[in-house]
Formats: sequence, structure tokens, C-alpha cells
Amino acid sequence: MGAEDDLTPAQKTLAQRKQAQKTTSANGTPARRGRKPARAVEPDDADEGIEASDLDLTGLTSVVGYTLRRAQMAVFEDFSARFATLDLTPAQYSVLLVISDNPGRKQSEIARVLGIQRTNFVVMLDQLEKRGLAERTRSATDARSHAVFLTKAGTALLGKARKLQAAQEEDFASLLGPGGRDTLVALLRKVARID
Amino acid sequence: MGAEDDLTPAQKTLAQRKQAQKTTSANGTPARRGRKPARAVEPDDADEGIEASDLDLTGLTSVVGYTLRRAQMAVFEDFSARFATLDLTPAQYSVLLVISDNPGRKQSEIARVLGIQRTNFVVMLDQLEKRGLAERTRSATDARSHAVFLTKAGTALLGKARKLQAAQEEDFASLLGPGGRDTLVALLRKVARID
DNA sequence: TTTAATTGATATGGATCATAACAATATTTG
DNA sequence: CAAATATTGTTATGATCCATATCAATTAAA
Repeated sequence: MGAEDDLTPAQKTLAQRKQAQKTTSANGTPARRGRKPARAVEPDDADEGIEASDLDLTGLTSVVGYTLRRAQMAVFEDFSARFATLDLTPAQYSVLLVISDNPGRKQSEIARVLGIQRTNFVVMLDQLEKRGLAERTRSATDARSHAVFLTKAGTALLGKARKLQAAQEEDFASLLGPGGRDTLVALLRKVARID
Repeated sequence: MGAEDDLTPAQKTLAQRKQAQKTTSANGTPARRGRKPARAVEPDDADEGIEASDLDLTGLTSVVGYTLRRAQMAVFEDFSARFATLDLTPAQYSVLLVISDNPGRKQSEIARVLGIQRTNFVVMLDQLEKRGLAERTRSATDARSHAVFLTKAGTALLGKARKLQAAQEEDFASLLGPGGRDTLVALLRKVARID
């Protein structure tokens, strides 16, 4: 827990630096999606107020909640930067992934495992469907439910996304050391009580 | 990264169960603050749709971003449940902590180290000041800035909050094992690029 | 001294998330 | 079977969170 976001200009992620140019030159305006990726790309305002960090933060930097929050923000931004060219938010990526691994499931099922309110999931799916990435089909057995699938385009995009995501994991591995990444995931799963 | 929040009814945190009654019997209506603490307390709807998790989530459960997100949500909820009686959000707690460790600093400084936009921090401080927990003082050296301090009440409340927070850390320690918690914090700091 | 930067503040829009209500359909049960 | 209840997808709506633009007062820089 802790503050809101954070990330001073100094705390740019690897990927952001790497893709800085790429992102800008990609196309005119990639039809921004979701919250603007914070400051994935911006006029070099580096070191400007980076200092002033003579403030005492020791009360927070050893707190699980705070570091968790900060890490999540950092990873989110890194993800957004990497996925900018695909115009996919983390949430959208997770939806495509789950649909891909569970084709034909009901809307509500997909939403629930991801912890998305089915009411809000409607809009998410609308967007993915509008982009031709996913599609709803009326279930033959239950006229109420919609079976959800990825389109070919959706599968193709997910393929690219998977590669970007794999690259991110590799960067984590090299940042945290060999077993560091695995250890982190294991600890996080315990905290999140997943599985 | 992953979905939105999550947390099926099965995934309650220790603290939430512990404080369930406490929270409800605390007082009439503790003047809710911030987003409702999800489902810290609720009519026992335990096991209801817990199943249906025959869905394949293997594509996500090994992803740093996703587990990070889930962990953050879980910890946030746990925190909210513990701090319900104090009516403090994680963000507010972090603000009080930083002010306490850095009394007399400018508004903008406090905000910046926490990654809060100074524009949004104005409102946060307004609330804390309205509750008599913090106060602004005109700086003698710079008529523009406000020096921020905790009031006695603020210091007192922070004292209680620190204890609750310490308890949470201890629960993490017992959940993750002796060095588990420390390892987690260390890994998260690297990921967040803190320090 | 004129210009630029900082500080606190207000207003506003976007994105996220939760809840209420509803129509269509399915299931339960009396 | 008929009536009551539950599920599914949907729309609408409000709250919170976060970012940007703008502004007045004040200070610092040119």
C-alpha cells in the first residue's frame, strides 16, 4: 500500500528507454487506449526535481504494501510502454490470454476468474469485439449466455503480445537474478493466495 | 499484469476474518473514507461461485505482472480491513508517515516523494486537516509554500496505525516464512527501483 | 526590472470500479 | 405444470482516482 503511483523521472524502466523512439515513430496516433501510459515517452525532462529526495522514506521502504504498490506501478508502466504498439492494456492482455486458454466459455466465467465485474466486462468485450479481436456466440445450450472466442486477428495479436510479455519476464529474470524471478512469483502467489 | 481486482470469496485475508466483528461493532457509521473496503465485512456469502475455477489460468499465474497485481489487491484489502476502525486509507497512512518523518516540509515535497500530483495532494491534505490530523503553516522564508506538520491527534492516530501496520508485517512474516518477507521486500524494491 | 519558475489551488475530463435495475432465459419448487 | 427464484448479459449511474490545464501569488533568474 502506500502512496499513489510514483516513479520519479529517474525511475524509468528499461523497456521504456529501449522503446522510446519506437513508440513515437510507430504511427501517427495509436488510438490511445486506457490510461495514458503515464510517461512512457516524453520530452526529456529527466532530472529536474529528482533531488529533494533528501526526505526520509525509511518508514515506508521496508513495508510490503508500499513496495508492492510501487513495484506494481513500475511494472504497469513498463508493460504499457512495451504494449503501446499493440495498443493493449494489461487488463486486455489478460482477457485475451484467458479467452485463448478457455475458448467458448461464458462471458461471466471469463470475467469472474479475472475478478472483473461482469457488468464492466461487457464494455471491455465490446471494445475487443469492435477491434475484431474477440467475438461472442450465442450458446446453443443456454440462450442466456454468450460463448466467447478469439478471432484469428485476436489470436495473432495475442501471439505478438505473448512474445513481448515473455521479453518482460526475461528482463525480470536478468534484473532479479536466476531464481529471483521465480522466488518473487512464488512469494506473490502466497500473498495473493492464488492457487 | 493482470486483471482488475479479484479475490473470490474464498480468498479472504486473515485480518479480515479476525476483525470482521470488530469492524461492524466499532461504531454506527465510521464516516466511510475512500473506496469502500471492497468486502471486508459482508453477509457470509462464502463458497458460492468459488468453483467454476476449472478455468485454465496457467497462462497468467506465472506472470510477474499478474501476480503482482493480485498480491497488491489482496494486501490493499487486508490493509483496508485492518485500518477500518481508524478510517485511514493506505495512501493516507503513507502521507501521515512521511509527514511525521519529515515535519515542516513543503506540501509539494511530501507529495512528490509519494508520487502524488501536488494538485491532487491539495485535496488529500484538506481532508487530513479537516480531521485535525495535519496542519499547514505558512513558511517564514517562502511565502508561497506551506510547511506541513502532524497535529497531536495526527501523531496519536499514526501511533495506532503503526501498530496495526506492524501487525500486518508480522503476518506476512509468518505467512512467507522467516526471511520470506525480507526477500519479498528486497525483490520488490529492485522491481520498483526504489533506493 | 522584466522574465521565468515555483507553489498552492481550482476546475475538469478520463479511467476504473461498484451498484442498481432490467429483460430474457433457465432452474427450482410447491 | 405453474409460480417463484436465479442466472446472464446489459445499460445507466455515481464514486474514486489520476492527470492536465490554468491561475494568482510569490520568488528566483536574466
